[in-house]
Amino acid sequence: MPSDRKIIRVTSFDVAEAAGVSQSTVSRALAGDASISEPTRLRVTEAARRLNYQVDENAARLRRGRTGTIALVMICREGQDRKDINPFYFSLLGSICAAASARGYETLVAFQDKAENFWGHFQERRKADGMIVIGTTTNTAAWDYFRELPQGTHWTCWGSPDNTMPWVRSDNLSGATLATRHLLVRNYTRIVCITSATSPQRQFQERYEGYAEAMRQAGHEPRLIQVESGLAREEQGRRAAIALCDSGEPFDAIFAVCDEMALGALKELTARGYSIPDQVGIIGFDGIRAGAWSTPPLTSVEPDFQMAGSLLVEQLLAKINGTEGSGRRAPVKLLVRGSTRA
Amino acid sequence: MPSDRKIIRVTSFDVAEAAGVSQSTVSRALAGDASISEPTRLRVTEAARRLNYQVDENAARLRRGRTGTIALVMICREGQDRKDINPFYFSLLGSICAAASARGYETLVAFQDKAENFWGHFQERRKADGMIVIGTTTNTAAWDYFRELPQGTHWTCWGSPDNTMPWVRSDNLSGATLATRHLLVRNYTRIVCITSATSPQRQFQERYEGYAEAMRQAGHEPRLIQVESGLAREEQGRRAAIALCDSGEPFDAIFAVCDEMALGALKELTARGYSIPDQVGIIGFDGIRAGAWSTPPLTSVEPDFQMAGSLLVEQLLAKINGTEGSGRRAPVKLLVRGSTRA
DNA sequence: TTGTAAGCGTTATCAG
DNA sequence: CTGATAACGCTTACAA
Repeated sequence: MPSDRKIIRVTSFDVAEAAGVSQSTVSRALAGDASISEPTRLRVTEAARRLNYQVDENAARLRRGRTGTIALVMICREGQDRKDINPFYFSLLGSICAAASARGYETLVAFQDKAENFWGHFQERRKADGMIVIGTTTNTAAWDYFRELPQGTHWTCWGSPDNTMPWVRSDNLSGATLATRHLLVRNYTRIVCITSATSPQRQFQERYEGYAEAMRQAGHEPRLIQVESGLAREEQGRRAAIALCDSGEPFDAIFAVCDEMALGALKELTARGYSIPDQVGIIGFDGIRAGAWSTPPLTSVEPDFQMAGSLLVEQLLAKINGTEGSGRRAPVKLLVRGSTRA
Repeated sequence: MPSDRKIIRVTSFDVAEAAGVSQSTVSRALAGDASISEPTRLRVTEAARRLNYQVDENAARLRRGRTGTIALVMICREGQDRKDINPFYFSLLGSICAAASARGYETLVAFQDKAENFWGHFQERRKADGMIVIGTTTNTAAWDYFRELPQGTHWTCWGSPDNTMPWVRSDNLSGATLATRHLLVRNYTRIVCITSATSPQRQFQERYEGYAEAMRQAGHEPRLIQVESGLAREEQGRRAAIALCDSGEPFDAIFAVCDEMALGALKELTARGYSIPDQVGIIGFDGIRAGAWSTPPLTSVEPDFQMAGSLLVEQLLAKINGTEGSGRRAPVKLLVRGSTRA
């Protein structure tokens, strides 16, 4: 049953009249200005409550010049169905909204996938005070677009194809080291890394480097299978597994630089009769929820999503306020499930 | 390399000066007003382009009284990690943003999980022209909150615990019928439905009814396993499977009213050595992407997400404009994967 | 077809 | 501590 209150426009002038004060006093009282005496504030808040007054944000923003809003741009593959977006980015979206909200900001969300959609002028239009860009790095046209935004644009992004733009990332080095050592300790020694070395994804490179370093330290030669570009991540993983089997070279574990590749590989190997985790161990990266549903469930390296969201928002707000950002690396932890030996 | 353009505030007044016309002519020319002559329009647009002019949305909105924004509220379980939100809702979120964008609207996204967060006064604050509410029906406090919003609030929601609020839903009856007949045709006869009959989820009830009706039509008695409340969906599914096995009564197929329950049941049955789909067939509802990763991958009933998003946005805009909404049921289709016999 | 001028509902400055 | 009053940058009658 909807309440019997109705929506009627009430201005600060109405409240002023009701409380017997001036309109500017209402504004100050409601904004928590320290110069207002307690009795007046009480009268004002009471009147505001009674009249069901709410500030008109547009008027407030017009006057203030700030919006209290951040824009969140999700870059998709061109023409991609929204349900096929890597769930990792949805988790990130959720954490960003939460982090923004905790700091008193709203989040304007825009999905962009092709040139007609690319748009980053939220500040000029006074729709937002800054912008966070997340989503697939495979849409290079999109990243090229955002790279070229005018100076003074407050923004940051997750991942980032290169170091010319502001970024926040997972602690990929620690994560890859963690993953590789996890395998080594469990007596997997012929560990192959499935990655996209040609992709403009800096994070993947970092993960490979972490793996390679950990391998060398343990006296093993790193080995790499490159995925084909232009395909969905899971298909890339599946084909990499095929290539690996076809190569004839022995292997007993796979470190895939993202969960979707890992799941694709897992599926292929299972289909070929490999027993996971006994015969082959598999570990992914990103800790997506879907990893819990595979057989066996996927062991992975999971970033602290809440921290990731916070770091992005913190860094953006720092840019907006001209201060120093806090950190750029989201901590990671091992998420041990069933695709590696106990 | 960021462009050498900088962000500097340019007003319509500046453009007017540059184009040698009045400020109101600029506004009209840029808004596409028919009364402006082609030569003037050209001069104006050219000047605007050169000066990199962008309308201040706050000023425009203040004047117009409309925002061109819709609010999207995602209801979560209290304290729930954002990454544990049912991926179904994220897909829906994506489609809603797309549908809104296609109609010239922006989307303001808010995640709400507990009383301190509940907030639906986007219209009064002039932050949005209306609101779409999606997310878990298990958070009854949240739905109670939204049910009580003042009259004149433009809003609609997905699912909806009851019929007192405006809603858009899947075509649950067709979906359940489709699912049940799919099983029957494949010679599964002892089909059990796993559902939450006590939950305030109307959609689940409709799905059960569709199943029961299809069973009766085929001369079979419908059979129902109720899940325990208060748990995550997958755990509910798992426990329902346990209860089913413990009951001792024979069964050869399961129709779960949502994919996450289906996946939980699938996991449990596999662990107990049942062979899926030969011995037991399983079918879910919602077509979540994670269903592709289970072994075997989950057969499901998938709603047309794009349509779902469009219907929600259409209906909301209809309310805003005081016209009639188009439809309330998102069409569904069978998504045949591997958890039912070929 | 274009210009003039009146708001939209705030916040912030400046007196008192 | 509070009240006038001037912006904020646009859209839209109303006039010309």
